[in-house]
Amino acid sequence: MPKPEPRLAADPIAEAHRQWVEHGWGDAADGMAAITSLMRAHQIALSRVEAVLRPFDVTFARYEVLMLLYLSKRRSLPMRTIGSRLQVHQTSVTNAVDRLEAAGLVVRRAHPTDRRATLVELTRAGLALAERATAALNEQVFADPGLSASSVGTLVNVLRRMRRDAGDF
Amino acid sequence: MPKPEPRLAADPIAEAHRQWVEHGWGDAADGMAAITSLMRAHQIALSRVEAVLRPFDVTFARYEVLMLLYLSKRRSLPMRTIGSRLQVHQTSVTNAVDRLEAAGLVVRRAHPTDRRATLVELTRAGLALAERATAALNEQVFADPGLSASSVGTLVNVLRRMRRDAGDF
DNA sequence: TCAATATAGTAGGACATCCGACTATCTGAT
DNA sequence: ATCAGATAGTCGGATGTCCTACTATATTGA
Repeated sequence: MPKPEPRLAADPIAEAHRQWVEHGWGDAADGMAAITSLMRAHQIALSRVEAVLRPFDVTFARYEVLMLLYLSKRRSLPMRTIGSRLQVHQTSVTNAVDRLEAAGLVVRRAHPTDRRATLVELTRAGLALAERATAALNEQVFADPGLSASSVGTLVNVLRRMRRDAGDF
Repeated sequence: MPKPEPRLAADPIAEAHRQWVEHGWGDAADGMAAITSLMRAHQIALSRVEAVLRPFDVTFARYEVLMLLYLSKRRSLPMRTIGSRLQVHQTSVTNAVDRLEAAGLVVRRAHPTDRRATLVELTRAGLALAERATAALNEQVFADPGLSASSVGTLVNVLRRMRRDAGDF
């Protein structure tokens, strides 16, 4: 006799929402579900992206740095600018650039006019890797992000306001 | 004369989308924007949540474990179940429970019938903290998650399908 | 009954993120 | 011109997540 298919539990977030209401927290239940959904969706998306990037020996954090440089006019930016654009702490930039530099994908250069600052410049290898990794990501994740085309648009619109309210732009 | 307000840059994700199209990656631009928006929105939400939880000396990861126990019938669950419900790796559960136990919020107990398994049980202190932290989160974050009520619903619906496709339920 | 396989947890390591502290350098106000 | 305050980066530490072992215990099938 075949083992009975393991019955998948109900949507855990819907379940949590129900419990929130039961506990008298109904006015916060929707918000809890929204935030929790965001956390889980992020985890899913990050996992897919990291899987595609793994063969290139870069993480998404480092890929983002590479692309920021790739898309910049001079293929070079100050550390500080990288942190601001990516909305991460300076020390995270230091960490990412350390690893990218060790892999030969970027180099640190002196800033011509501000001796406090450090410019990060994409190397030829970094440029090549940025292009190949982007091709892979575009094909394997971004072209089909796991949402319908209309949902993609809706999601971006909803989150744009959240980002604006948080001061991103 | 007041220092001129620092001109906020344009939406960085819209900017990235434009560059994607320029580089001939138009078919992946929307997906890139969606995934990137998700990453940033997660960062914003997590930051707000952690700020509220900090006074309670728990992180969101540990709070989730506490609430899972709090909402369970016996206020106790096997480690493995916690990992499955929260969709995180076993070792992450070990880590969170280690810290919760050190703080006196949970205790590990022997499983009555399976000697491989360990039950995690909420202590009285853990229960009290779960309630106080939830009250704070409900009031300060979930009741006003930074989105309109309709956006909240839309977001949850869009992400539900993404989670279902990923095999969450 | 017993060996092969599966499952529960833990240990150690790699990464990423944030925070606070510290150095070097730049800017602006007196 | 100087000195106080702001800014750029780095360092060390705490935390979370995942991965790969490795141990102990259950389950299953011959």
